[in-house]
Amino acid sequence: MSENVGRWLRDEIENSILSNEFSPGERLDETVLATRFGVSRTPVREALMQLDAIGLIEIRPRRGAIVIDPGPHRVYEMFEVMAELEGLAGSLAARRLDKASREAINATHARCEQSAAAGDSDAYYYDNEEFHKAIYAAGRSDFLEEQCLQLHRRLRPYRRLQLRVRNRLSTSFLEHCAIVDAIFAGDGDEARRLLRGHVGIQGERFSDLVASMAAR
Amino acid sequence: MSENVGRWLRDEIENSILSNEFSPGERLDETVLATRFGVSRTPVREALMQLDAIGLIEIRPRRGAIVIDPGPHRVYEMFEVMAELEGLAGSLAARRLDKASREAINATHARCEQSAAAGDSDAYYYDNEEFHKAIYAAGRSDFLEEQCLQLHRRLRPYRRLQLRVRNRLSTSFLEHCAIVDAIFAGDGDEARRLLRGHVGIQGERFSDLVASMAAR
DNA sequence: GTCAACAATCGTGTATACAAGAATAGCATT
DNA sequence: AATGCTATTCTTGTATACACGATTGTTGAC
Repeated sequence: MSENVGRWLRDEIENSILSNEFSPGERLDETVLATRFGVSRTPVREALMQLDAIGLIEIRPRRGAIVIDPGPHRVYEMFEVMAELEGLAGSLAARRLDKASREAINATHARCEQSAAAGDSDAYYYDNEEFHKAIYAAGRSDFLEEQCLQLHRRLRPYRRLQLRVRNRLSTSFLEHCAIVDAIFAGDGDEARRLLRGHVGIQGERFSDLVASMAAR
Repeated sequence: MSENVGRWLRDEIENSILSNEFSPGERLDETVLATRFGVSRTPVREALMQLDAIGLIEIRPRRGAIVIDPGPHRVYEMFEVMAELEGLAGSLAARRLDKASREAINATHARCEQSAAAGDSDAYYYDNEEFHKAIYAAGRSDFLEEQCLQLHRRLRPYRRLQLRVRNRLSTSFLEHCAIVDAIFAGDGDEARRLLRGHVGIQGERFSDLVASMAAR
């Protein structure tokens, strides 16, 4: 448990939303949550205010909080922004790469290779996350890294769904290879271009997303 | 006043921070704020939680809330991300431009021209804001628009300082012209490139920023 | 005179109480 | 039977009370 109940509840409820335990559109009753977690309504309300500020739920005055349903189109838009931010991170990483970042990227990249070779989609899911985080960090921009991490977190469930698509695993890893090459070569523009393509959802990948979202 | 005191307080305190009424590093005492606004501590706390989630203040458990001091380097990073997001908005606008957006951009652009010609830096400050907002809207991506507006809001005070720099007004307007041309010509890549340059803080503009921040 | 330990005070964190608006169900009227 | 009005209930919004940790000031020892 975190140092105060409010933050703990925020993380707890956030995870419940991201793991689809609370479905989009569902109403979050303060009293129910309070008894469920064995606390009073006060910290529950504080957690909800924060989630509202982040954009995970919507608090309609006097009418309670509901989990926001992004819908395929908005998720697409979020991936579009994510692609742009990751592209920037990649281009910065290419320019500013130092030894530690280079090793971190190499290490996570190697782990991705293993998971991809093994066809282990769950393992790849985690390793892929670490790989991308290594690139955020290599960009050496604290603000950008924070923005990337936050958006990455919100997109986590959809990312997971995407990996289930046929061949996506090996395709993804091949793209990683090219990205690593560009960054290590110091080619910021190429790294940016490749990352935009890697993260964004173009063409048939959008219908894959819609299908997987509908399947839940 | 908004529909509930918490939101009203959030906006009120947010404005006070952005207008530098509460200086960076300053401690925000819940009781003081409560008496100052004539309410109890409960809505004050809720407002503070939201501001913490947005990133304007930091709440250290059991040790109160302080206004975050971005510092020149972090402000630079924020402009860097802003430039990237605006670049995306511009490229989308170039591709998706419709009649209404075109007219909105033209109208705000014309107002910028007048303020720039008059050398009225305060008027230009407002018109410039509307111009950029018109581009966000023209991109037709709700999520991107929200992100742009949020970051734009946080950077507002620094943007204002920047306009005070010699010749910045006319330079800025000339850049606007090129941006409008690129968007109207449907050249997304060029619009992106120009907006990145227009918004980002390269070269001597960084030292201008540092100087103006120190001058406060 | 400086530093450390202890006590008092102050401020935050949580719970509970109360007020007020929104949803709902029941009754009456058409 | 359907619709509209009213009363009740339920939930949110705000205030207040209480508990606990942090900060600070004072006193004593070296």
